Amino acid sequence: MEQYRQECRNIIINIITDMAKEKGISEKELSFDQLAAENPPKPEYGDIAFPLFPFAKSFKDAPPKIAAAVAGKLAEVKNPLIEKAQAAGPYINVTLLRAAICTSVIESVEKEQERYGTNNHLRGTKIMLEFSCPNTNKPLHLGHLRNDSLGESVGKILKKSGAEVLKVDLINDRGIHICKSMLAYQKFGNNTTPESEGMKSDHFVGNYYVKYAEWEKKEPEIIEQARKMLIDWESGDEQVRLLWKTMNKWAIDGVKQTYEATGIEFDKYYFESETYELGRDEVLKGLEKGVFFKKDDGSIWVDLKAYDLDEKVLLRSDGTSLYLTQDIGTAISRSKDWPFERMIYVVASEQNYHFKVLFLVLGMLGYEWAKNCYHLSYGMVNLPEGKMKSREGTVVDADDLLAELIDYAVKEIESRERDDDAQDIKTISNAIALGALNYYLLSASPHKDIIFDPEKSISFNGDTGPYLQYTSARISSILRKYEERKDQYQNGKYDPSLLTVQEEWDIIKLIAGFPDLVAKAADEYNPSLVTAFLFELAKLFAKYYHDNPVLKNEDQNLVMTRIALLKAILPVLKSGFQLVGIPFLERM
RNA sequence: GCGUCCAUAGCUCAGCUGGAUAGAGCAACGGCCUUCUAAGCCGUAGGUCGCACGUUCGAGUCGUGCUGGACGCGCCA
Repeated sequence: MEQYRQECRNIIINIITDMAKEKGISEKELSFDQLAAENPPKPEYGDIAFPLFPFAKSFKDAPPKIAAAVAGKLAEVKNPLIEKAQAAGPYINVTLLRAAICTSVIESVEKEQERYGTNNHLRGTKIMLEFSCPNTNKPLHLGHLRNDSLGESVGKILKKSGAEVLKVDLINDRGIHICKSMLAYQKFGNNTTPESEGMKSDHFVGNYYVKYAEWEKKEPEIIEQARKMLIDWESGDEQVRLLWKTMNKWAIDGVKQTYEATGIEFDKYYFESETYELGRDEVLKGLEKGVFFKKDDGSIWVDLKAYDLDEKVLLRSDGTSLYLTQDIGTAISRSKDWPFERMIYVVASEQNYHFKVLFLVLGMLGYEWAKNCYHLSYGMVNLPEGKMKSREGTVVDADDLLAELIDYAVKEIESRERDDDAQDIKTISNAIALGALNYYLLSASPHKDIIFDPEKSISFNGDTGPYLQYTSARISSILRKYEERKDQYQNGKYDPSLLTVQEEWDIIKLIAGFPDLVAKAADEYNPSLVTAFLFELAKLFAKYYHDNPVLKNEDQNLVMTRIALLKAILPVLKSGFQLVGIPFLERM
């Protein structure tokens, strides 16, 4: 679509330039950079609108008069794109010639199929993308689901825009919080295992973290035991390491099961237990170079007052690492492993300050690429009752939520009594649950806080993933019926001049803009542009096919033409679905 | 106290580089299944775009101030 806009815009620029010459106005006075190509508010106005306010000054004339003059000249221009151009007040509205554009759009989708939307916006750019980053002391919760959903989707959008993407996860497998669940297991575990208890392994570990919290409430002094365990861990105590390995494996295995269930994949895993020492070395090097400074108690600090921030500790007085220390190490080892042109961290907004500091520190250590690091900050996920609080047990567990969604989908399917169409209830309800979840989590702008209402997310009416799946299943159904009765239409021929319904044209224009939209979503790291696009396309189609039969037409040419349109819509939906994690369903 | 972000219909959210009467979905009310899946379609109602100034021919959109909210400012992660 953008190409058509640009072409029309150039024609108008030429006309205005000529008009200015006649009036002896110099070209410098014309503010073409302000000439916008917009969408008219109503379809009857045409397809592209140009407000002419910016030229009022140089022409010393009213915008409506200028518009009328330009429209007059535009009418004389012969262009295969333009059907007509009219002045409406201060605007020039251009109506495009439909048939050629329809054919061109339909042909490019036919050629590219589900690859449609692929663009060269970021061609060849190496982008490392970090997301999820679970702790190994408890299972994933709703907050992780937003993170995972966003990371996975942004990765796909970047790839579709030509980038080379490496998705990495950082397993937070080290620290005092890990020792807490280990301690509780030592005390209460009785050598049970996830297998012996028949429990998903990360939930099993999580239970001991909860048990620890209860325990500490009664006996606050046990925190000392946890601290000692961390020291033992750092010094490599065999027993502690063994228990750590065992429980880590349980936690990670369980998390990976959730990844698989939700369609999350990584190219590479990093473990904090393997990178935190490198961070410490880097900080010490920085100290030698005089970038950082040491306080009397031996702790090492960075002074960020020059950047309007405060001082920040990088290494404890006892020499042990902090969160920031490990992130420094991780970042550096990554740039060595896979030299990237961009590094994106998908992490909640509560860590905005952390990343500001991290990038500054990396820059101070002399790493040029620090300026190419970006914190994709996303808002908190709250519940209708308020904030999720682990202490109050209001944290929504990821696996539980998914199970709840699937359960609801099963009930919905059964209540419809359409088991002929929806044979495999399990697969379909799984797909619906995932579609509902991903669509809900991605349809808000990333940086905004969202309220996750479990009740609403599993409602399948309106602006939801299941609605999109339903619409695409309907298209599939029509195409299936067409294939079955193909013989009846063998005399029909595709004829773009038959695409006269407004919705048909709106659909074509929408589809034409999809590659640009994907590129923009890649620029903004914003999947909600894609979800909004999909909803608009699905809604347009739903309205269209409700009023306009595809197969039930006397005119076989019309049937063939509309089938061609449907064959262009479906791959675009599928393509968009892939980008935002909505499973496509042939039937539902 | 300081910093970052947010504020649009009863609720959840869109609103592209400022441009023609501010848009969806849900909830409410009223229609539409002998017709390609009613998880659908159509219609009605609902808004001083938090408040006040300012910039501009033009502000939901940009700037300043204020109010309200979220998050952060740990030798936690």
